[in-house]
Amino acid sequence: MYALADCNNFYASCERVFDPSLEGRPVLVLSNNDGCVVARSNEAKALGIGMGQPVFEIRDIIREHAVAVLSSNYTLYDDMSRRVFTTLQRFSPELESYSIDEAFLDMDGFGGRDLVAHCRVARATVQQWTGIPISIGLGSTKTLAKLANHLAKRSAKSGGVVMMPRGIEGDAACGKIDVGDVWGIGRRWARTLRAHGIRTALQFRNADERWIQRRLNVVGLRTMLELRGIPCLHLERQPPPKQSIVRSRSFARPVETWNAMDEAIAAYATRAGEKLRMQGSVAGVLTVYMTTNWFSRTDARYANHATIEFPVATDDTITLIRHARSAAKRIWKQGFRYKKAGIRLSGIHPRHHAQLHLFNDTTPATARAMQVLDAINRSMGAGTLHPASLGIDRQWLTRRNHRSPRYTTRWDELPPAWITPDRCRKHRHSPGD
DNA sequence: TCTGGGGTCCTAGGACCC
DNA sequence: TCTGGGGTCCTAGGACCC
Repeated sequence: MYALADCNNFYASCERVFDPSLEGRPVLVLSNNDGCVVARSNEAKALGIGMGQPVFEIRDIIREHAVAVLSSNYTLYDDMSRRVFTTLQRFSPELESYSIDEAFLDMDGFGGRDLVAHCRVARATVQQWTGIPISIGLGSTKTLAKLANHLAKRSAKSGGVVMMPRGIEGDAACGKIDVGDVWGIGRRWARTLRAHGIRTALQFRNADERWIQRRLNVVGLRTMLELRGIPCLHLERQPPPKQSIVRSRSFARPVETWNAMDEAIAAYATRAGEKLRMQGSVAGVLTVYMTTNWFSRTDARYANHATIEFPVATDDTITLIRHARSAAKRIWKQGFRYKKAGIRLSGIHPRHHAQLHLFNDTTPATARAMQVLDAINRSMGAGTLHPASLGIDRQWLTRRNHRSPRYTTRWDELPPAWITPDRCRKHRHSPGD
């Protein structure tokens, strides 16, 4: 048996935990650059605001309904996510963190215990300890747990926990679920299925196996088998190391000079290097890309990418920057207004399996420097120490006009109102606080 | 004026091998 | 007229997820 625990409106809920004035109000959290909606409270959903909708399209709604608008604050969300999962692990230690706001739990080995009751306690505990509301679905496969979670979110009387029913009751439930709401069935496949009369989860589950594999693929087939209660997907306690690492950003303002682009590329290479070292890997291939604004009707369009294969796989930031720069130089064309750029690292493998070069004459002389760099940035905050090539001016920097403080990780960012005498007195003598 | 970021897996087709 | 059989590896593109 699997449980899927899913945080309700996660980013919006995180913001509410630390700013109770957001309670009961429509709340939006925006993408990087404050461009699109990436999270909505229930009140915001009720206003008809769509997921991914550009903010400029809903300016009027925001004004009329006094919608609270926040930039995304991933430092806060990551930390809240960690708290939620840590709490959940008290209720089943076998946990897979599937995304920032979802976790699968293995619910086997609970004997005759009432799992629904157990999950209700889990839900209440997460709410009380972290302030985050969650829903939990239970099913004999991951896909069924997902489906049960879908039901839990929509049923008021479920108390936020639903076990996928079996038999006739299960059929009835599946018959009411749109095939496009099944985990693993996206827009395109849903359209294909509907065109052939398969509109509900029940119809999909009962479809012909060979037909499904032919029209979708084995992934679609697995989804179908999972709906039948045949497990094809298993719990991944340890996330496998990333096979590719991407760092990219849209620019707050168009980038028109090589200097600004160069700084941006160096910054992405730096961040990608950190990610790489964090998982103990080295990368052998680096791709740089840049593009003008695709939405613009007036700007001339240009998009290009360049790939470099390193003689020796590396995790050294300075080396990554050097390669990224030379790749960027190959595709840079003066005269365009660039909107976005990024880099991707691939050819990734564990540092200790790294293939040496036959004529390699470089030694990892900077490995120790990277360790120190990472340690300083970990303890004193990201970006405390960085290569000078990232620049000081940072005109290309992302727009983030409505970001809340990093309440749980950066004391120095808190507004004065937070640091009340009462609070200070309470915490002054508590060790480990 | 204004439109996110970061991933995975599968398949088809081409190039190549004997 | 008529031209085999069995593989691997790589890449681009398309699907999916949050």
